[in-house]
Amino acid sequence: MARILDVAKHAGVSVASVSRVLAGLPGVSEVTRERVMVSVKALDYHPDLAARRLRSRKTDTLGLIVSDIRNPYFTEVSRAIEDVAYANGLRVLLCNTDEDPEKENFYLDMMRDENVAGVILSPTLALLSRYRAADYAFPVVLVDRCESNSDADAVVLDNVDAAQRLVQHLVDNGHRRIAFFYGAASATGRQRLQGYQNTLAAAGLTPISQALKPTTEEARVMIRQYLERHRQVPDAVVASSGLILLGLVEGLREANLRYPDDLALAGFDDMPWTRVVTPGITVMAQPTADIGRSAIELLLARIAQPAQAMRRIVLRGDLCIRGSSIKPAA
Amino acid sequence: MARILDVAKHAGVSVASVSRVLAGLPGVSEVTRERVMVSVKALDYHPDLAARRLRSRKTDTLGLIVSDIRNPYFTEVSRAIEDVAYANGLRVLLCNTDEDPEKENFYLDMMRDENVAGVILSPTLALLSRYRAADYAFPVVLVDRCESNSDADAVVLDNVDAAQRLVQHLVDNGHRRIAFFYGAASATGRQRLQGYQNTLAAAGLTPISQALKPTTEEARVMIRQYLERHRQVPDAVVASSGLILLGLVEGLREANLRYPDDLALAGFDDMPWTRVVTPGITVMAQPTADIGRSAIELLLARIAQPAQAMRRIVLRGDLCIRGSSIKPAA
DNA sequence: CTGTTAGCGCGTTCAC
DNA sequence: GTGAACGCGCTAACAG
Repeated sequence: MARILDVAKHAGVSVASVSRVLAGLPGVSEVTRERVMVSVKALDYHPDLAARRLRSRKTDTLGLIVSDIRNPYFTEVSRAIEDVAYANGLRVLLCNTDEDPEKENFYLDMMRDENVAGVILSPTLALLSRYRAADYAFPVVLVDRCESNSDADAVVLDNVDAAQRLVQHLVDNGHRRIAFFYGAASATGRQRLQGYQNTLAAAGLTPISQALKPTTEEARVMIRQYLERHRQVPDAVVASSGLILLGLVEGLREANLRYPDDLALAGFDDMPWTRVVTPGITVMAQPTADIGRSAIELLLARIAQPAQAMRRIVLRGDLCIRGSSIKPAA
Repeated sequence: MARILDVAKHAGVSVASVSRVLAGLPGVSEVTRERVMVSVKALDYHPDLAARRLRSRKTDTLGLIVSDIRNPYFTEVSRAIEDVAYANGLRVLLCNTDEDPEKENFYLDMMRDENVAGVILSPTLALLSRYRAADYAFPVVLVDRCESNSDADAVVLDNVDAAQRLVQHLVDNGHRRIAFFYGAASATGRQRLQGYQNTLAAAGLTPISQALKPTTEEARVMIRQYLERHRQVPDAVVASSGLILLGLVEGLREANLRYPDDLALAGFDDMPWTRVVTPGITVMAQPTADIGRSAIELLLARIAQPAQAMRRIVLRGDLCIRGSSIKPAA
């Protein structure tokens, strides 16, 4: 591999001049700039990033720490982040925590060791409860999860509002006994529970909520258990996430219950399959591309302006009404 | 930040001893090892990776270049790769190419600049046709796509066999006019087309194949166009990928055609929704976790043994028969 | 078993 | 406008 010294010799200038040209700094005559560029091409010179990073103490690398990249929500958010990173010549380090605080901690340590420019993180509940931006050597933008009072840069859905509108839609369609299956391990699940409770209280209805591990399999099992233990089937069931929603659909199917005939169904996240099942499923869609793009833009802004005040970007969900929530005329 | 010299001073030893202890090298007395460890804790010392990489000329970083992380296939493969990387203390750099050779080239260049230990790549067709492992400064393992004659480390499905078994299943169930919608932009799509053609030829049937851009939207549009242009609806339609399959389902639904009553349906990739629609959709499932795990293990083996012969790991698909492919009794 | 020291390749003063 | 020289923090070769 050609080094900067090789280029300098080839061009008949000093390494300092080469460095200046490469960095686009002023104070170099047009002639030498030209000669350097020619030599760079000729030798197929590529700066050594390790050396450059050691010297400059910067990395052009971002960390992306999500709980599970298989969750379509994070998949789409990641995609948007990667797009913007590409456009800015940044690298993205991908990490999965599995909602495991230990793994999360490991990766956060790794980010410090890597000396990343910044991190986009969907924190576990354990971390979020004691999260302080000042604890990290790098800027952090929280995604998907954030306490409403926390001092952090974050991009989140307006979860309370979104849940309220989704549940209100069910109330408006005449459903009274509305059950809520939510992921208890995240701030998001709890905020959506709050919205659900608000709406039910306002309507004078009794809440029926079921906390669970936010996985498809868990939701499938829990809905079946619920149906076995209670003689009266609810009018409607709402899932606090797309993964849980999928589990509910599987469980209801196994229990030979049909929607919307036997009970109505609704949930979060506009996953592709919610459109192709018959009838389609009513969901609160999250603007995942916007969330991802906003997150990395917020991070880049923070990197450029380390001192500016913390910002929370709250996005509005989009209610997609389909057949699953409309009570049959009968 | 504490440097290695600080630790050395604190422990009353030389930097060399500290370096040896940190690297776990032999030739250090138990006493000094102990003292060093204590000082490392006391100073909260973390080695500077940039310096270490500059000196050692290694990075402990892998590149993962896929065409689109939103495709559940790549999502699951990525997840498996990330898991193994975590277990081995490796970092993963994530990149999306969008099937764009220019982006692919950009990222491959980036990998060289990053001096990664190795790369896992799902190549564009443009690259695959001229791919030579020797062209890269780092080991590469191809995933999902590989010509059968190419000199490369690779992990792929046995596409020809998988397509044959899937199509044979349709033939066995009495379908005669079987259409095949496939992604023409990838080697994978073409290999599956080959399997489809083999089976139809063996059964004495006439192939009806439709090449398309391998996206859901494109598939939705193409199936509708096809149905408008041809008076006779096929007995069955097969998709060469999960994304295309989803588009077909959407298109058929818009055209008010029902499966399996009006025509049978089958495809690749066991996506979650293929189980929850009614009836379920018959698919050739790919062992995505195995594919990802095999890919990174193959890469690590190659890194450890740069000279060993190229290996292609060919995995077998798993035929999941569901209601969509069974001709109704009527 | 331990310490001294020479670079790894680059960016950046500071003289000229 | 240009170049010589130092040092970022670490590893490894060598001397003891």
